[in-house]
Amino acid sequence: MAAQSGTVERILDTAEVLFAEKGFAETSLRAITSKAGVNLAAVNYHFGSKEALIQAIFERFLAPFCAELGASMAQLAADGETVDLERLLRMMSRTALGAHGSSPERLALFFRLSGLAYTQAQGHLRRFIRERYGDVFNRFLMLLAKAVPDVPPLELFWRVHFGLGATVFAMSSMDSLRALCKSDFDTDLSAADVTQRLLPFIVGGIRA
Amino acid sequence: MAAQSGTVERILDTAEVLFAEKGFAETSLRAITSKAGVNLAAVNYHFGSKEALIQAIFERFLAPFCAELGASMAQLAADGETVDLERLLRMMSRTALGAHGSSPERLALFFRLSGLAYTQAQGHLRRFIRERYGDVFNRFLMLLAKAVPDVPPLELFWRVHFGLGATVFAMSSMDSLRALCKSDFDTDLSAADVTQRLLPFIVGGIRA
DNA sequence: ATATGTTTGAAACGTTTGTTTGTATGCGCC
DNA sequence: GGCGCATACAAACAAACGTTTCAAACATAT
Repeated sequence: MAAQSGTVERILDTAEVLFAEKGFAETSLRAITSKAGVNLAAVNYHFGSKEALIQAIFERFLAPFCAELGASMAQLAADGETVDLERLLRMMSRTALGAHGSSPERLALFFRLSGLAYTQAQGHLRRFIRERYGDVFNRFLMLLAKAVPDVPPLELFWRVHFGLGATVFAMSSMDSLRALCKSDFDTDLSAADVTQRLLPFIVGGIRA
Repeated sequence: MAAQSGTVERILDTAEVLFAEKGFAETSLRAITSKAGVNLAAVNYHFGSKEALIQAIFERFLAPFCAELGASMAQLAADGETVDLERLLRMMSRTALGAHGSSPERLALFFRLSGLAYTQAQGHLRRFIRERYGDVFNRFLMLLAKAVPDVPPLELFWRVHFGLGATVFAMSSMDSLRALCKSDFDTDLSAADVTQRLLPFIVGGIRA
């Protein structure tokens, strides 16, 4: 098995960028393999199908992230601290960022893929993610409910998803928004800057 | 011209539903035309191409909406009232809803299409919308800036887009979220209910 | 060195895609 | 009636798609 010159990783690296740029259906296996410098058949050989390749990309993102998130939450529970909303969201943000080399660009790429997965059909992906990582997210939601006891659970449910939407959307169209921001305000914001501005918005929205 | 039994409208009606359900690339012209009960060639005959069909769908949504929004803003300017943030957003919401038979479901469908247009490639669509309706939206943004003078313009820019993201996302995945809400809380919310909950979130987020 | 199992390579598979073509049909007008 | 025009239709088009095939190349272990 050892011999492989990184074909699998090259496919994953290339595919996640192309998918994020053009969408899943719009990106052909031929575009991926030719840019990655591997044979066309390699995708079906190593992953089985295009669908499975997409799932593999999400798994590579989610596995380390959920592991770290679970650890962070366990530590938080052990400390027995009072859970503050802002601190909780900041922990989530830090964990998400830290799970992949602290690159805001890569985090934005992942959110863009998530946005694609949600808006595009990709029913298989939603099922895949829910089955695989639903528990960790539910645990985080419970922690969140404790942080804002004055917001009724039903209301919180929707506000969390509103906040998630704001995040996904902002990250998805990060590049065009930053370009727009530069042309309208002559201000060049980094991806990290945007993330920092996003947090107060969500906190304000959830607290209402 | 009279003879036509609504071929163009039947194509538009069918296409917007199918596109919203499965995405643009995932929906074939054959699926559209066969479900609409028209000939395959009718799309290329009446619209010129699949791309042009997509643009026509957005135009049918945006044209009456922007017209009404422009009128509402003109009236607001004529009244010379103090512009309140919540009232401004409510006006936008009411206008959007009223522009198409007051059907929250149809509004949700439009937002879902918008979400697709943003996340999916569809660069041509973004350019098309901006060129055609950019002015109206910019005027609305200026009104918004007057409503929250204590939020600096740059900050407002981002918060507006965060709010837009929350809206697009919530509307896009309205159906799945409502199903989730029902299974988790035994509560059956209507699309109008969700919209009502969305507004305070955005107001809270923009005010921070 | 030979055998074994894994990975690559080029080519072809059968489908499906958007689009085009040529013809038929229905209508108003001279 | 006959002409002209807009629409509808079935059929075909070339291109692109995901996937499969099978032989060649490779590494490893005996």
